[in-house]
Amino acid sequence: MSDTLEILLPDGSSRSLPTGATALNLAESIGSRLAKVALAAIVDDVVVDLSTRLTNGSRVEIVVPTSVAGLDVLRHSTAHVMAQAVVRLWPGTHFAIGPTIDNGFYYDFELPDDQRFSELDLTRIEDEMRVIISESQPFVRREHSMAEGLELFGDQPFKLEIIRAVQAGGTSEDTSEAGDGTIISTYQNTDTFTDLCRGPHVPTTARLGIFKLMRVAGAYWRGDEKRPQLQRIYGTAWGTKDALDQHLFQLEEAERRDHRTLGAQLDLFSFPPELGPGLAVFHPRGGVIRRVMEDYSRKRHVEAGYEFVYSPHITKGDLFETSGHLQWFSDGMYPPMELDEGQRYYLKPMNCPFHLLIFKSRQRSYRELPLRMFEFGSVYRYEKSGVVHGLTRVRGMTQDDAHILCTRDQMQGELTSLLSFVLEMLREFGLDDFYLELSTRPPEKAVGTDEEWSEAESTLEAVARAEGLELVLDEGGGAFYGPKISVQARDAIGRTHQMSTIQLDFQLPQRFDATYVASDNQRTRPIMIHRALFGSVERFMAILIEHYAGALPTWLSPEQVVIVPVASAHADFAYKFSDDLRREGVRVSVADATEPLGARIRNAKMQKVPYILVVGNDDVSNGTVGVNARGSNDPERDVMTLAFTERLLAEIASHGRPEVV
RNA sequence: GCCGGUGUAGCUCAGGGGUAGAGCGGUUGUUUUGUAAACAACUGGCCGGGGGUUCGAAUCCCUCCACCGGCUCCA
Repeated sequence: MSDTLEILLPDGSSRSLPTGATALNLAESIGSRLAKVALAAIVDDVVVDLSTRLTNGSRVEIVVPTSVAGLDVLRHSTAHVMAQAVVRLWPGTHFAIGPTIDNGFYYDFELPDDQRFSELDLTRIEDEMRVIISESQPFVRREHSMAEGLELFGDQPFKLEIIRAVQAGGTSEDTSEAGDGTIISTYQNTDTFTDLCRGPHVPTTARLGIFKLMRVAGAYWRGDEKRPQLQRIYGTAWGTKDALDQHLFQLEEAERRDHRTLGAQLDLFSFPPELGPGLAVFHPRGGVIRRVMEDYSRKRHVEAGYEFVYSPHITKGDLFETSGHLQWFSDGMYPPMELDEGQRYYLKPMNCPFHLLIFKSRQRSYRELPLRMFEFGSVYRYEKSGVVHGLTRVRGMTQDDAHILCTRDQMQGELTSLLSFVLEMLREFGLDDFYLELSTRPPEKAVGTDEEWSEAESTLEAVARAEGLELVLDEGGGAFYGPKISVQARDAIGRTHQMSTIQLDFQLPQRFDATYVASDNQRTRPIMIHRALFGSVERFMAILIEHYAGALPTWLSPEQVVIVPVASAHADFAYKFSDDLRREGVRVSVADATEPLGARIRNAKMQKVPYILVVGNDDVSNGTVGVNARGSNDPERDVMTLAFTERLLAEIASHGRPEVV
């Protein structure tokens, strides 16, 4: 055996090290500063501890805190430090799992004697973590047999369960906690604290410290609501102080955009306690936004060949027996009211069965297909009490729901044009950063044959691929009657929202025995496509409000122009121009001179009105306005009224926003 | 539904066993203003609901409700 190793570095160079050298030795040989910040190493594409001995010819990259791999390692190690801190503060704690998540980590605990964490405990735990970090504890990796592992964690029931699960084959979640199935690995920090973990970890706790514990929450063991509920602590951790601050700033930014806050500030909607959770009323200003959204949607759907249908909010239960909804989702439906000698009536949670009945109301010919039925259908779902959330998760909502019945031959073409229709509409609302998700057959909860499912799935996949957007697989995420494509949109601050869904359904037409007469004179089963573009109108509005931070594009703004006369003497001119604008369909008001100019401008700015027009002596004499556009601190003077009107109408027509000069 | 937190005026919040407060808002009057807060007076509350402890409860205890953050769920 030679006494040197050749190691390939990411920049293409190579470096010789003595046999037996570790990744840390490599980092040291490259530079002492690198060695000081090094967290782990990537050896032939696998992230490993710095203590790993290198082998000749390996490609090695030293992992630093600012890289994706580095963040993952330091978050994971920080989670272990948190576990140790909790165990120190609450001896006898059972600790469960502590993975990394986007932007941070969590760890699940069961405190002794049914104790609970409070928010105040977070500071105590943080302080204890900082002590552990200042102790520069090493992370010492060891490997054990299964039997040793069971022995080592004899007093940790959750760890024992994980080890036994790994022994039995295990899920990827288990193996990431423990090891690969024949051996398990542990990391020891001190004589009294060892955790089961696959690793890798930072070499010493001294590498950590840029973190913050965020919140405490309940979480079911293994995500199963029938199993014990543990106490979960969430934290965030970063490679630099700046990155942490940036992340905290992002959270504040998200809070600033919260549609619930903006909805109250801008007087758009509210949730009167008298109505019950998850039931919203739209105020006049919110009503404008909603009406404009719906009107635009109607116009586009008419152009795209949809026909408009209507259905009642309540129906006998038979309908949902036939559709299968009662079987799968009765928990999520409002309980029935019994009428007419035991007849059970339900509020509708879905529109599709109604549309099928419309299809079935008479014999259908292939010449009528594809038949596209659209409805703004209000549905009611009894969401569990803990899940309602602003307009995004409500108990009463309106779907922009459509069902397309078509032949098997038409299916692919129909889906293709549908997908581009959907994306084009979303772009008109200012969302333009998309990816697609394909949700496939749910394992336990599906009707239909394997052939039907695989045909549906492969058709959807082909359509999604043809669109050329990024496609992500969501295994088992489909509905019980068919797979779906969902359009995911990234908003202005990088969050993703599930927007439109397109579902392919061979089942409901069968369950309802829907048929059409084909060109060969045979009764034939149609294919059904379910699709919602906004999803729910309420939720879509919420997403738009957050995307634009309340400053909606001019065409959607509840109030588009406020005219502010400098003094009462200019009121006539202001009202005259507001009449002109209103005749052009502009939503405009005049702020009379009862308050100082600055106050009236401030009020309009706080309402995020796109244009504030100030009119004074010069304007009255010259037929001009002073234009204060939203987002600008530098108003334009002496703009001719006609020029402003043209510019405004063009902006509204193009779905634009005020151009800040 | 489960875990934790929070409920005081329309809004944002202070007060923590002894007569319920501020700012903003609203109303009225005065002010007539060139680009983000004029001045004054007035108005505002079963301190989330119910029960209990106490001579006395916004304050302490129990319970219900609502909201907030998560978990589970999401046709």
